[in-house]
Amino acid sequence: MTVPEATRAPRGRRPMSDRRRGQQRLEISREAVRLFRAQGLAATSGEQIAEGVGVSVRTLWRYFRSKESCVEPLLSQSADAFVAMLRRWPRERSLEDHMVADARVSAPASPGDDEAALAVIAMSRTEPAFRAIWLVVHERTEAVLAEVIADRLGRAPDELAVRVQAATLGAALRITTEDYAVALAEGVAITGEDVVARLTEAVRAATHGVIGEAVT
Amino acid sequence: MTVPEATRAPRGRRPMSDRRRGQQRLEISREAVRLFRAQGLAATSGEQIAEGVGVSVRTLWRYFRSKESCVEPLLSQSADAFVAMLRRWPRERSLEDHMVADARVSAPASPGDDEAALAVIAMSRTEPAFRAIWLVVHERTEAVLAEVIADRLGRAPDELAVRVQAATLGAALRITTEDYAVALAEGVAITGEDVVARLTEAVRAATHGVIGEAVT
DNA sequence: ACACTTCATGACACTCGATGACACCAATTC
DNA sequence: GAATTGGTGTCATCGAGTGTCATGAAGTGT
Repeated sequence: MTVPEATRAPRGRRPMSDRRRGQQRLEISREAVRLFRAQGLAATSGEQIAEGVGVSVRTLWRYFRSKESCVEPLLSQSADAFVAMLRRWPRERSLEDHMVADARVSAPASPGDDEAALAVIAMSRTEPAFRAIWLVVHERTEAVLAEVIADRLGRAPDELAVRVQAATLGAALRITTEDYAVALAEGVAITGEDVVARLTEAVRAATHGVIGEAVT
Repeated sequence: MTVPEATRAPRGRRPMSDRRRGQQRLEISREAVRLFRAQGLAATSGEQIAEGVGVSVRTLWRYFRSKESCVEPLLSQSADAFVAMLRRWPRERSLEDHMVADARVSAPASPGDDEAALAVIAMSRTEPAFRAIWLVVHERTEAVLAEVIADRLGRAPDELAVRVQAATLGAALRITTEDYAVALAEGVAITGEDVVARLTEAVRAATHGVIGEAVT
């Protein structure tokens, strides 16, 4: 049993806030991806990344456990934005309508970041290390998909059927995203409407219309 | 136009057959996974793996480009066995019946290998490098799924609907496999019938009964 | 039987990603 | 200002992975 101590003010320098730390990681991530896109993964050294950001190499390794994982914050940021969009999906709307409507309201945090993330996804076709990170980041969103689906079907998120539906939907989203990334990398012009249309089609095909429509 | 040369017998020592090379890779894979399970990935060095197999470190790196990828042959072997089972699936049988019947006929190549593969899959929850390899191996089976489904539905394997069904079925299989792997890793006793039952349920949930039943 | 060719493996040196240990500086409390 | 705590830089070192050459095994031609 511990007596509720009067919380003394901490003595020394305060730890970096998670927010600040995340910003720092994101900044490193931007520089790393810039170099990876320009020179490729193998040709980019940790030293270059550190120098580009303006920190020592040792500090770089304190923020990231490997140079490949430097791409993670950028990928996560885009994935989180997508997930947040899904969380705002009202039951009475179809996915297509919601995505179109939502795109008008929510502005992207940093316009170049999404493009950079997609470039990494395109590179992940030939870079196994990138592929590992992308797949893991994407997989984290599957839990959210399960929540969204559970809500729309009126069932529990941990039910096998719901999880399978989430995995299915996730696969459709992943394939669509990768197609988009590749098209972008190859210079094919694609509009926002195209993406929404392809996404809708994939979701419908994957779930037989169980997910994606408005819940009546 | 090339004149059909008399195919002279090749001069020196013949290259190692793919079969032999595959055997060698599999042997290394077994030893690597044994060490990974015992000590973890980080604590296992390439030198240890090489020594355990009885080859030089240099040779190890000729067979595998990274120590993580040493697990690939074991995973592939299990995946291939599963795919082969699916290929033997007669149209007039349900998946459940076929799996039960097939388990009696076909004996596993190496009994410990499947268990080792499942252990790697369980470890892939916390080891991103393993996760990427497992997902890639699994993804390769999706093409076969498409063929099997196309046959049962009487459609072409490259039709969008068939491919999406294959992806869906693949997601169901993956989740079931991972659940099984985790249960095994945690020491929960699971019978073959349990696995078949869960698999059947997952397939039914994923495909809404379109796949899995006997074709009438 | 002997020379010649080709491939697999081992041995050595080397690069570079990554970590541990320690010192230094900045921020904050008493 | 002294004491304390956290972030960062420097140096030494480990270990993964590669380039290169020497050696031996396995084959062919004469």
